[in-house]
Amino acid sequence: MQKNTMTIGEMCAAFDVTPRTLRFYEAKELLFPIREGQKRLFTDTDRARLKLILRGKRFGFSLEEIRQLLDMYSDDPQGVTQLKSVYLKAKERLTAMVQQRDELTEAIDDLNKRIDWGRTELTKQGVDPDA
Amino acid sequence: MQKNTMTIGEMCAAFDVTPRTLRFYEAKELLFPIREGQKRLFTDTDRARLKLILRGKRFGFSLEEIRQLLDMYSDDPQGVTQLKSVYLKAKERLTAMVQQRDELTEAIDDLNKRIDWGRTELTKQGVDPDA
DNA sequence: TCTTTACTTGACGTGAACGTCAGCGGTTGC
DNA sequence: GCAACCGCTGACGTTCACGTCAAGTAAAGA
Repeated sequence: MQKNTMTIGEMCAAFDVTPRTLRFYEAKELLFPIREGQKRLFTDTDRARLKLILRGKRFGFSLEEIRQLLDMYSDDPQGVTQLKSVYLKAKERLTAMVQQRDELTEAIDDLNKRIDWGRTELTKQGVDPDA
Repeated sequence: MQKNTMTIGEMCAAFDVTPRTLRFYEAKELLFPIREGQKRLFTDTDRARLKLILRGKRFGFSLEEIRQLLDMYSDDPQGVTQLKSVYLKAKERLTAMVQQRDELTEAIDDLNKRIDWGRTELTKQGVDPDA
């Protein structure tokens, strides 16, 4: 269960990113591909992390914030003290994310109202909203 | 009902942003403060827009995306054709936002699992997770 | 009147997140 | 044997979203 690695090209195809991006993430210590000679080989751990990275980006997190989040997902936190601090940070993050979701829900409701308004307005003007 | 304006300084205090930011948003046509001589006066419309701008930023939208979103919230869309295109774009945005919320929910669930794991792990090691 | 305070317009600087390009090294197919 | 790829390492360029600094204006207070 050590074998399932991918080249940088395969990674790019799979996740729709550029090589530059993956090398950049490695430089920022978000990914840790192993080396076969010079070449990078990305493990399934890297793939799991990349998935989380891309997800985090869609939520507006910076790469540095994402890096800290990834630490929470890593197993074997060095010692109990480390684990506890990660645990506490995770709880903070969680409440932030829940709040963000609530705000998003609010924004969705707002936009829905605007859409309803637009639809009735269009119908009033004798236009079919969904052509 | 034309009077409720604020200076740039008051705006900064109210929304916790810098003057530079507000001028930048004006340059990018996100805000349209009126002028009294040289000075900017921000209307309640500007305040409503700024609120949406800051909210959009928290969701990871670019200023350009936010500008388009703001157009949807503006009344008096120039003509029916304009209104309809705005209406359609709004519907697209809406589905995107709903999907984003779903992803966020998924991420929240994930993180929750990690937190549970951390708590049991800590308790196992004889540490009180919530000190 | 002088100073302080708030605001203005440029113009340049900055950090994040990459893009792009030059130059080099393996290996794979013909 | 060599061209076509794939990948590598710098190093510099670019866009976004502002920060920072200089120089000027306009009103308000001592």
